[in-house]
Amino acid sequence: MDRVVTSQTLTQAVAEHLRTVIHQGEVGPGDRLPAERELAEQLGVARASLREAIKVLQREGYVRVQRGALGGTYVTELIEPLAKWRMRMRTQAGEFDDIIDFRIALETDAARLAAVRRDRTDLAGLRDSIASLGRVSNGHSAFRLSDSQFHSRVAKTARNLRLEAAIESARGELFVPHDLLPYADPIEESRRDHQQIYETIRDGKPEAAASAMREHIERTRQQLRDIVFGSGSGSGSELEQASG
Amino acid sequence: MDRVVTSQTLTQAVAEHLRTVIHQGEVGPGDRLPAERELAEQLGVARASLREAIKVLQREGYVRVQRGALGGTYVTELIEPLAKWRMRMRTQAGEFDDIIDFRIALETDAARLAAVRRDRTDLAGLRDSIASLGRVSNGHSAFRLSDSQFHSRVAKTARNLRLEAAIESARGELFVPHDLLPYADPIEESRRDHQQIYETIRDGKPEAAASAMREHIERTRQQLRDIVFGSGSGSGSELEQASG
DNA sequence: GTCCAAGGTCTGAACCTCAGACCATGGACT
DNA sequence: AGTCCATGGTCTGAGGTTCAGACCTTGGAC
Repeated sequence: MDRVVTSQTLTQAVAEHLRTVIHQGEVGPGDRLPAERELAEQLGVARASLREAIKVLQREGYVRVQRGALGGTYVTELIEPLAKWRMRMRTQAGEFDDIIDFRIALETDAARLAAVRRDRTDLAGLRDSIASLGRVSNGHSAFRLSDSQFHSRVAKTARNLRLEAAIESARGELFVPHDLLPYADPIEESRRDHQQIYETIRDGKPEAAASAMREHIERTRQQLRDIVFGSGSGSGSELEQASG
Repeated sequence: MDRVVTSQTLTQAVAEHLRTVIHQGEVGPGDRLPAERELAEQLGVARASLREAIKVLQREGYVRVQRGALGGTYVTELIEPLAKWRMRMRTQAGEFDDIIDFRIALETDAARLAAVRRDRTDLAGLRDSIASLGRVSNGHSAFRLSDSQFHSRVAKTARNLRLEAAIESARGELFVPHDLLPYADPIEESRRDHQQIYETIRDGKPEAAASAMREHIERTRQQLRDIVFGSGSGSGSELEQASG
């Protein structure tokens, strides 16, 4: 009988959804979102509401809108949003570890459940995600997409809707273009981790799967920590400039 | 780029909040909620919005509203809501285990973190909750309140806002008046479990704390399963009648 | 120069949310 | 019996949100 209750406008919900889609790499810099009329229908909202959400993302520097024949809503290079995200992680004490620890709680248990509940189809899907991660030779957003897909599939294999939704949401709060990863070969490292998680799930070893997932996310924590708190930006000085 | 986005009206959010408050036993049958004007201010919403939410709860059988000198919003005996909840758990396949498994994921990890991050104040709070659980001799909603409080405190001790919020929300989805617990002495059993969890946290043993919490929730799963799926209702036939 | 898909703008209706005024009820107190 | 008054019940006007749908404008492709 003490807390304050709030709600969210549709516009805010849509903006958040699109932000998550971008953070998770389902669409990346240069990509064009579906036309407004079409996207509005896909999301099940009125065009007006979607447009409001797009204006929000525009102000935040996530997208750029163009009229005319090649018109559409294009994802930017994300320099400004990344700078702001990094600033927020650096400033708000504990925010960064809060998110990572939350992910560990959710995803280790998802891996544990997945090792018990997986079927042939799940395993095939996981193999697919690992394979497509291996195929990504260019340092583009395809890496984040593959990475994201693997984690989503583990979540789905756990057969728990709440867990799946929470994992999706927590992953959407993180946001790091692969280009900034400081390691020599984070893709290969990630691929090895995923392979190991896959094997423990395939072999039906819940505790091993949980451990593997925990170690994987801890490694991610280290990589992200370097990006967020490290002095070097890893990709030049653009980070500090945040052109609008 | 495929899912559907929705939002929630303030009224729905407030109704959900109040439902959670009742489910967790913070207020129980016979209790009176604060006056509308006061509660609206506490929650930070207009009286009109709160009133709408109250109407929803009234229709669902959670509360009964009275005018006049002893007027106010009173929590009912919850017979109808309990019957509906039980029906939902029985009908929607997996819903029940979905919630419990989700709680396990969240709370075992909360216990694990708590064992590392606890300080003197946390430990005192946990001892308090256990003690007040022991003092509850009557079979009233005070049991659920004490129980709820212990779990909340473990969550707080984990020092993770997202984890805490998720645990709160998951616990709010469960809902069982203590009167229906089929065991001879569920309070004593719960007290022992809590005591053990407390000791592992106090001793700084993360893995032991996680195990203890997992076992505790698994025991809860069994008790609730009996109530939800058992043929006997444990407290007479009222369950099946759900007077509106 | 025409075409036309895509963004930009506008309208009217329905609903949500708010602050605040005012009405109706019914035990408690005198 | 009569008054008091906290509490729920009702109403209003303003402002914001959301919707469907019509219509305008832009600018490469052809």
